[in-house]
Parts: sequence; C-alpha cells; structure tokens
Amino acid sequence: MRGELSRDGIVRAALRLVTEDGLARLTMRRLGAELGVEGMAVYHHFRNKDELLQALAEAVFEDPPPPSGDWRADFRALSHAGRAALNRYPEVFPLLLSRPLTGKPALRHREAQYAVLHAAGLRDERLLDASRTWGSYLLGYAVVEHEARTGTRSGRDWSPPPAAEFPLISALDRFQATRTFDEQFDIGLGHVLAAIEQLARG
Amino acid sequence: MRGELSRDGIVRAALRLVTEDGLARLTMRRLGAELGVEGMAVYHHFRNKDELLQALAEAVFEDPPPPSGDWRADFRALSHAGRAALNRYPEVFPLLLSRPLTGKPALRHREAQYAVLHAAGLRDERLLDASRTWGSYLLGYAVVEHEARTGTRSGRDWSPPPAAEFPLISALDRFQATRTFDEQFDIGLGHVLAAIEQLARG
DNA sequence: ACCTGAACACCGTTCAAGT
DNA sequence: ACCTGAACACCGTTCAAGT
Repeated sequence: MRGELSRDGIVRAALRLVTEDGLARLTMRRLGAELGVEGMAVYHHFRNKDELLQALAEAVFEDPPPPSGDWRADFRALSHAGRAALNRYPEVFPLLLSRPLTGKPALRHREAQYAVLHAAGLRDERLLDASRTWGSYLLGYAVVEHEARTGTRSGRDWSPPPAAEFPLISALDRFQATRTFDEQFDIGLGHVLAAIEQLARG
Repeated sequence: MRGELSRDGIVRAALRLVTEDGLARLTMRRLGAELGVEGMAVYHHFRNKDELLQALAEAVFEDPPPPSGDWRADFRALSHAGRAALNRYPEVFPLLLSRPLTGKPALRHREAQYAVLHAAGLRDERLLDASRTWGSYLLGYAVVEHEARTGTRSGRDWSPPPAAEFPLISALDRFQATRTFDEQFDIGLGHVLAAIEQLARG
C-alpha cells in the first residue's frame, strides 16, 4: 500500500470524477478520496492543481492515424481524429481552449496535419495559412457542437427570442435539428478542403 | 449613498477587476471592495456568481453594424465586429465558449448574420449549414488568436519540441510570425466567403 | 520517497439583523 | 429595498511530522 499512486492513475481517477460530477467538483481532497488517500498526497505527483488540469487536457489525445499515402483521405481521417479528441471528455473540453498543448500525442497530431498539407503541395507561410484555417474550423466546430450538446441542458432558464425582433432566428429554428453533427461536420470539412486545394493551386 | 449599485455598475467594476487582475481573482468580496461595499451586497443584484459571469459574457457584444445593401461588405463587417467582440476582454473570452448567449446584442449579431446569408440567396438548411461553417471559423479563429496572444506568456515552462521527432513543426516555426492576426483572419475569411458562394450556387 | 494532519488564507452562499 | 456581519461548508496550498 505504499507508492501506489502514479501520475497516470491520478489522471484516470480525475477523469472519472470529472465525468461523473463535473469539472467544478474536481478538488484535490475529493480526488484524494477517490484514490483512497488524503488529498494532499496528490501534491507529490503534481506541483499544483493547474499542472493536473494540464495533464487532463493532454489526456484526451491519442496518437493520430498513420499516413495512408492519399493526403485527402488523411485530411479526413485526421480531422475526425481531432474532433474525436476534442469531444472525448466533454467536461475537459473547456481546458483545451485556454492552454497550449505540448504533450507528445497533441504534437503528433499537429505534425501529422502539417504532413498532410505538405503532401497537398503547400509550403512555408502558405502551409501555415491553410493550417490555421483548418485548425480554426476544427476548434470552432467543436465549440459549437459542445454548446449545442450541453447548452440547453438543465440549468439556465431560457425563453425563445421574440419573433418580431428576431424573425430569421425564429423562422430557422425548425431547421436546426435537420442535420446530425457528423453530417454537419463533414459539410464544413468539404469547404476547408476546397480552401486548401485553392491555396495549393496558387 | 443608498441604492447606488446597479447591474451595469457592477458589471463595469467586474470588467475592470478582471482586466487588471485576471478572471481567477474575481471574487464576490473583491468585487464588493472595488465598489466600496460589502461583497454580499452583490447578491441583491445577481442571484449568484454564475449569473454575474453570464452578464460579463454578454457585455462584450455591441450592436452589430447596420446592413449596407452589399451582402459581401456586410459579411466582412459582421465578421470583424464578431471578432472584435470576442477579443474585447481577453479575460472574459473563456466565458464565451461554454454558455449559450441569449442577450439582445448577441442575438442581434446572430440575426444580422442570418440576414447576410439570406441576402446571399441561402435558405433553410443550407443557410444554417453556411452559418455554422462561418460561426465555427469565427469562434475557432478567436481561440487560436487568444491562445497565441496569451499562451506563451509568463507562466508555464515550455521547451521547443525535438526537431528529430517533429521536423515540420520545427521547420515551420520561423514562419509563424510572418502574418499579422488581421491578415491571417482575412485570408481565412476569404475561404469562408468562397464556401458561402459555392453553397449559394447550389 | 511518499503520505498524513493540522493550519493558513481564502472561497461562494445563507441568513438574521439593521436602516 | 438594500446593505451588513457573522457564520457555514468548503477551497488550494504549505509544512512539520511520521513511516
């Protein structure tokens, strides 16, 4: 029963806790209890709570799929892997937006994205332009999806905006649920691909 | 010296506090002190801290620019107004990503965006497809910009990723600073515009 | 080396009391 | 109606003490 704690075990326990009770209820003491230990024991493995949260953020990434030789296929596969990572632990999602990710799996995703754009014929500044457009879409779509999935859920009281002042919002409301998130994502992805191809042509 | 507090005055004080000391240091007691009052007084104007944070999030929006008759010009103007709102109070930015915005100014932005897409010839599902692609880009770009502006700042210790394992990341590093955020934003915006025009054609 | 237990300086929130 | 002051149930973090 000595030295049973590890960074990995602590991260897994924290992910359990956060998934069940929400990010706000992740405290050092409760995390200790989940591990059968005093809360202060965690400080022997993480300098402080922020370092633990960073580890949680990095933990959503798995290694990206290997290149297939077809950059268009890899573009799709990497996009889907990225979206899957962002959606893996909804409670951890906010942590991914406010801190640079420097762990190996996250960096391997980025390297693989650059490799796709390189294979598409892009170089230097133009490659980075394409990368930021792609990255912005991935992150932005994840934000929209996350809000849609968790937003109107229990909690905040909400009333529909008045139709007189917001006619389009009101009229379009009945079309909101037409597409699934998967379809919707792929449609936007098609536009990003078109943008990349246009950049690659010159 | 009675009843001097108002929701507006409290929100302004909170924005001052947050801009100077960071979101983490916004507490009810410190906010009270900033207003020359006990912290508990705030509870007479906001049900709880979350309601105050919601008001802070809504406060970054100003009314959108009026339509000009040229939907392409309006597309650009609204995009820039949206980006300006997201960047207005960097410390408030994280609050914008995890809660649906239901205040009048935020809804007017959305209504104006729909109006632009309507003027471009889009209807129903297709209009919403375009809206989500546009919205994803705005939000995602803001996340990338926010991270770039605040990320490598004081704080987290960071070492560059090893060049052997991440050759493209390392090689591209020297091109990272080539574009300004404004240029970069407009480049991506051009791609979104192209996507909208393609959707509008059929 | 790793964990404990007490302590410190805070939190958000409730509530009776004042004016 | 609005603000105060004390209280409650927590926080993150430090640190001497144990094994």
